[in-house]
Amino acid sequence: MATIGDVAREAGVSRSTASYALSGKRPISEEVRLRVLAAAEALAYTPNAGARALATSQTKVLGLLAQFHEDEFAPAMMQYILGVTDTARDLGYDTLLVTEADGARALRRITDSRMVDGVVLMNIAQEDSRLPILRAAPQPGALVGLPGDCSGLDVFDLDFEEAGRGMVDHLHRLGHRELILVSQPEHVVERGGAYVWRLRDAALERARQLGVTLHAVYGASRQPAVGRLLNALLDAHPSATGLLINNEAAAAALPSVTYERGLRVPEDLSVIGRYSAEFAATFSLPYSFIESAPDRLGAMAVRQLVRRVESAAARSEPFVVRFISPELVSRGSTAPPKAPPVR
Amino acid sequence: MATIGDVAREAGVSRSTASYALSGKRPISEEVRLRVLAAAEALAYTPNAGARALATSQTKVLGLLAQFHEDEFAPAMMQYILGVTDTARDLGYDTLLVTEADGARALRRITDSRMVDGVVLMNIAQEDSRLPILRAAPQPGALVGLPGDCSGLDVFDLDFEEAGRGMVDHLHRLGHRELILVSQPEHVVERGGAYVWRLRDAALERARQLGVTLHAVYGASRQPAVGRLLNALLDAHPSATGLLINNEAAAAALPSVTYERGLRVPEDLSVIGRYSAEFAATFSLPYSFIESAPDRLGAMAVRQLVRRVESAAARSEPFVVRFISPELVSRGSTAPPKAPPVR
DNA sequence: CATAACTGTCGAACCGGTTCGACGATAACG
DNA sequence: CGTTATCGTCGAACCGGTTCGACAGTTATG
Repeated sequence: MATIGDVAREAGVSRSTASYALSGKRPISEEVRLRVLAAAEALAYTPNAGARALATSQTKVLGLLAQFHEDEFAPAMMQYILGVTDTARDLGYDTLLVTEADGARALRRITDSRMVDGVVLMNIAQEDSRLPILRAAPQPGALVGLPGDCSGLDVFDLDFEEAGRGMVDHLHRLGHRELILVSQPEHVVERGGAYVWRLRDAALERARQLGVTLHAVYGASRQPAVGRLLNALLDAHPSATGLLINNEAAAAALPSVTYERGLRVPEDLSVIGRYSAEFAATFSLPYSFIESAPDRLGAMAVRQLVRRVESAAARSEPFVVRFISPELVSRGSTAPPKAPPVR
Repeated sequence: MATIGDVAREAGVSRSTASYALSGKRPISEEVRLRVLAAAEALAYTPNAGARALATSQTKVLGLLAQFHEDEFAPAMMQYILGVTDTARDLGYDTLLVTEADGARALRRITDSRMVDGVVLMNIAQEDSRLPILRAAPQPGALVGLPGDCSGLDVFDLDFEEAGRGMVDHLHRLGHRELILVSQPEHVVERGGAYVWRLRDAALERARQLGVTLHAVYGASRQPAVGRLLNALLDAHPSATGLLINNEAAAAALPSVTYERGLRVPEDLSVIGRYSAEFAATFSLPYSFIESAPDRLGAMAVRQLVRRVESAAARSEPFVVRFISPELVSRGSTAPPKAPPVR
């Protein structure tokens, strides 16, 4: 494999001249520049990444820490990952994907060893053991997901509070007065998945303000448990006219449940979900939903991260916490309730 | 950040001694060894990955090239990726995930620059433009998927021929004499997805041998097209008693189709799929299926790759093409056909 | 016309590890 | 007791880039 020394020799110049000719960081005569370029081309020269990293302290690699929990919906993760890898590549970076269970140790490994120029963290927990390590690391970091303490980091997330309020508002405007909210399973919450209660608490608060009854429950993550749960809920609250779903598995299971019960959507039951457009397409879900835009979030995180990586000025800017406003994608699964709410 | 020079100074020894004390590659007195270890601990020393890579020509990183096509089923990919990243980590390697559309260029970039010690390729096409590059690369490579030309590479895949034969045999034994096979969409084939016709041609051949009628058709990749297609097929072949599905989207769509048509499985229709257990669980599919074991394939590829990376002897061993034998996971979705086949 | 500024190139140092050869001290050997 | 291994350590070189300072030659400036 050719080194820059080989290129220099082939072009009849010194190593430093070859380097400058290739990088353009100093003026080099047109004639020499072309000779060096030709030599590099002829020898199929590619700089050695390790050597360059050593000399420049830049690896052009970003770390991506993702965690996979058995009980969470793995396919959804793919969208986030693609948002990150594709955007990173556009900006000239490769992506080191780390899925180790012990995220804190993995983070320490890749930052201390200088394998990466920056890190994106996903599956953020309320109290996330990786955050102190990331704050202390020499590389900048960005989070996809909102932790309890955002200090010292750039944070990107869907505005789950607004999503919760939006769902309730929407159905209230149509005349609904009794709703059910199915959240993620309880262990997601126990693990620190704050987005679950952020949406739920905001929805409950808004419902209270509007005088709407809202039954908020934890869901399950798998069939057949989640199907049974949905049936039990509809049995338990026969007068509820609207269903809010912040749980992928429940959304995927709902069509068969309504079908079996002979419920028509939206005539008998209005439904709003919260998931990604990709997810909706994959499962061909017929419900209006609040788009969680995983690819956009991943892309935003990477762009901000790269800004900080590449500019000392950007590195000293104040940290941002940026929420994507929820957008309701209408699929016609909501309508005024059949029986006017006289209660 | 502490370097090995800092550790050496702190321990009062030379840099080389510190290096030997940490690596154990030369005998070092117990006393000095402990001093060095203590110094390293105190300074939170972690070797610089770039410097180590430069000195040893080993990065302890594997490349993983995956391609995402709009019309393929993205969630399934996640399983392969996890199989690779988890196994790599167990063996001491991190994973560089590359999802670039131009896979050949990406492959050249990461191999020429020596960012990785080896490469795993996924989504292998019959004529795959990445293969010549991988063969010429200085790093070893492993494929998950069978290309037209396997020379010079280790290849791992499900035995799709055997899977096709197994499906036909199974239903033939139960007494079925007319079957339908739904494959992936035609453009997957056009793109070089050989596994589609490997399964189909083997199934057709076996059906011919057994005197079974087999209607083999391309499927669609999305709803509602795939649902319409299933309905059209069942309309067109009312006497068919068994359905073989080599198409994730079709498998996911089938329950609602049978439900709407009032078909009972297996009483009115026997069904066998080909997908992963994880997929079956996610969509809670009630069908017997041939397990495609993506995580196992990813793990096998990585293990072989690492063997070649780490041992010169292994590097000169002959290349392997290894097929996982299909395993039928029974979910009770097949039974003898209702009307005995008198035709 | 002397001086300053600029242009284009080179040599040397550096990034942070690993590894080879040498060397003094100690132990084993005949 | 002299010779040879062995042990433990050090200095130096190397991996393959980048970058700083110097310098010769040319052009602009006062």
